Amino acid sequence: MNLKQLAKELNLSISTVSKALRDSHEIGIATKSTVLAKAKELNYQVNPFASSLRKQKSKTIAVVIPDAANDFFGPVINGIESVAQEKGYHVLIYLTHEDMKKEVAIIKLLQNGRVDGIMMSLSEQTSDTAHLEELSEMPLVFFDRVADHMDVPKITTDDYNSGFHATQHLIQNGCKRIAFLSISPDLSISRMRMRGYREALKVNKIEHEENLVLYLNSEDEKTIIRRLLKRKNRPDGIFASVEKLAILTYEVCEELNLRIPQDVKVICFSNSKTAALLNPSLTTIIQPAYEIGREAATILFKLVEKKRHHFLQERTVLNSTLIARNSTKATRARNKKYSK
Amino acid sequence: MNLKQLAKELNLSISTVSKALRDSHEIGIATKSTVLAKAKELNYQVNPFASSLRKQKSKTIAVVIPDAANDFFGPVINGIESVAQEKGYHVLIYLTHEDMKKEVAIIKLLQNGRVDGIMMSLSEQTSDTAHLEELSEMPLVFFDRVADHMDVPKITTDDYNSGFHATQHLIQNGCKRIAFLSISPDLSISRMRMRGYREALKVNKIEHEENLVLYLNSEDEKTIIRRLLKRKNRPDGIFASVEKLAILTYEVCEELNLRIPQDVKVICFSNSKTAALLNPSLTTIIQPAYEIGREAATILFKLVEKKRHHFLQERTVLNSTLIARNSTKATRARNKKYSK
DNA sequence: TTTATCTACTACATCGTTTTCGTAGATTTT
DNA sequence: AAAATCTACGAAAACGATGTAGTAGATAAA
Repeated sequence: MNLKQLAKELNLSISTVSKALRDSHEIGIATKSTVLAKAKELNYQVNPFASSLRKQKSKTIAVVIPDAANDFFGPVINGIESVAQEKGYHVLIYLTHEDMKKEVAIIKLLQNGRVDGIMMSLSEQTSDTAHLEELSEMPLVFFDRVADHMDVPKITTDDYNSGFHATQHLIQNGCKRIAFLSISPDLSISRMRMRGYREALKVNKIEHEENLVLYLNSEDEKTIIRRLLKRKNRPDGIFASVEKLAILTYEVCEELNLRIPQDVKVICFSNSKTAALLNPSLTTIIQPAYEIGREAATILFKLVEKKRHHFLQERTVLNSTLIARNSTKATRARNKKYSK
Repeated sequence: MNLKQLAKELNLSISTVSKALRDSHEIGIATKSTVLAKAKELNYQVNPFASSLRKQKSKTIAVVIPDAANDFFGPVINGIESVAQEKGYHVLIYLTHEDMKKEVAIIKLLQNGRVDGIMMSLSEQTSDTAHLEELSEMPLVFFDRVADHMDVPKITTDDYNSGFHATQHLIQNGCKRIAFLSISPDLSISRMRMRGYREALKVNKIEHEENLVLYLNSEDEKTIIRRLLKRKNRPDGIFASVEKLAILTYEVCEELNLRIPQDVKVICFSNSKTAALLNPSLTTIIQPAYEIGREAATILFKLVEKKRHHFLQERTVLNSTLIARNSTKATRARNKKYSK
């Protein structure tokens, strides 16, 4: 069912029907209502491709993220989709699987006008952003893992503060040697959290040891954590920048008979719904993932609809929440127990 | 950059350029290579809307699911997207948020040709499927939460068997009164798992008690679970059909000072990565979510591309895996302890 | 009455590709 | 040499919706 058929049914011209459907002032009120009625009766729907071709806009946005099976990105998608649904937009999803080559390919694909705007979170491999600079005309919004130097809106959490407080929390509960685990030194979130970590060490007059900072981007993450916890002077606190690394830490601790929190305290960024039920319950920094999605989408739609142009340098920072649980509980006994 | 401009640059006709780009035999080999070179140089990309309009296909599929922030649907999205990326398809995502009205609206939206096919998992509210029957011409594939009576391909796990084995597992570990918790009696997964549950009771000559079967689709799920576990003759085993309900059960048990597994054993369908680290570690039935996504996408693309119609009744069943952990461990002492 | 202004509609070009149909010129077949 | 067949390209008609530029006919202003 298209305009032509509908027009024939109504003995009207195509233009009249088209205008009636979009409630143009050029069309008489009587005509409008008959057109509307007939359109509903015949279940007419605008052909999106014809419309997009003519209007040069797609009513579609792209979400480019590393992974969908993730306690952070899942709710972000929910947030984005909920705003898109309200606004009548469609959401295309593309996954980089943390692979920069895929990210580049996806961005290239998106240059042909298929979408009106892009929201993205960088892959952990993404070191340079040449592929993104080429998008000059395309509305673009970053969230969480942002490219700091680019002049586009960014929605993040207060990673520096969170990194600071997480470290501070470990120190206050008795940690002296705190390891920082993250996935890639190139990521904005790693850098900011790391700076917060170092600042907290500095404020507390704890010397910063380079070999307590580990970036695990290979497949043998577990081996590296195992090696870390087997060191003679192993850390008494682990600050994991992503949930996955905290879970691995738990597994390794069990394997090595290290007790959490007595031997090692663990804190991490996590949106896991089961953090409170872990053994021991895990102290987490929760990011407002759903709200990040909504906020990022809202800003993108403003850009797309050209309501305002001075969004370009805007940076929106939402607050994370530290929830203290047993994995970082202060322990009285200085029961130093090394792996045997 | 479009065909017209490209043709002018090359002093060729639009048709020639178009054909050259898609490697038509009508075009001379020399011409082809100059066209290709120029296209690359000027970064020409086919306009997707013009192409879709003309060819009447979109190279896009829709994924309609209840929720993205979910340990099952997350990996499913990964699976679908990976196949789509291989095949050069685009993936639109729509969330029903378990709301049938939204599901109906989304399906209606998708009738205008925006996508070449739909993959979906029903919302828990979805009782009738009139909105889906109207899609007669549109390739459609169900996964996990399927509409049994519809003649379209369905990809599921062996829910009946899993329900049977889960129940059997509880019985073998000493449970006498097993509650079955699920979200909606309308869902295929609920029905199949429930049948497996009843069959296991029957085989083990345990009487089936209607009031041990609870469908929690309201917001006060926790209250209902609390009430269940406060009953005089409360169940000694809980079989939760979805992860969320097991987590709530854990929370309620902690609240009521009920010990898992001594007082209540818990098993559930879950793809949580932290199941092994819970306190106690949670016995789960893991569904091969990523593979379900890949399989469903693969079948949908066959439908979309080959126009093969004998896929229509195909049902693909993948195996789930039961991983026994401490939450269902047999306990010797008949230490009956009621909440006070 | 003449002219200007509205009202309600239609014709048509356009968006960028794809594809069918043609055709000039070269080559092969009879 | 005439006829048939190829080769390599171009013209033009879709695909369906939108918006500009008209235009009858009615009403209002001069």
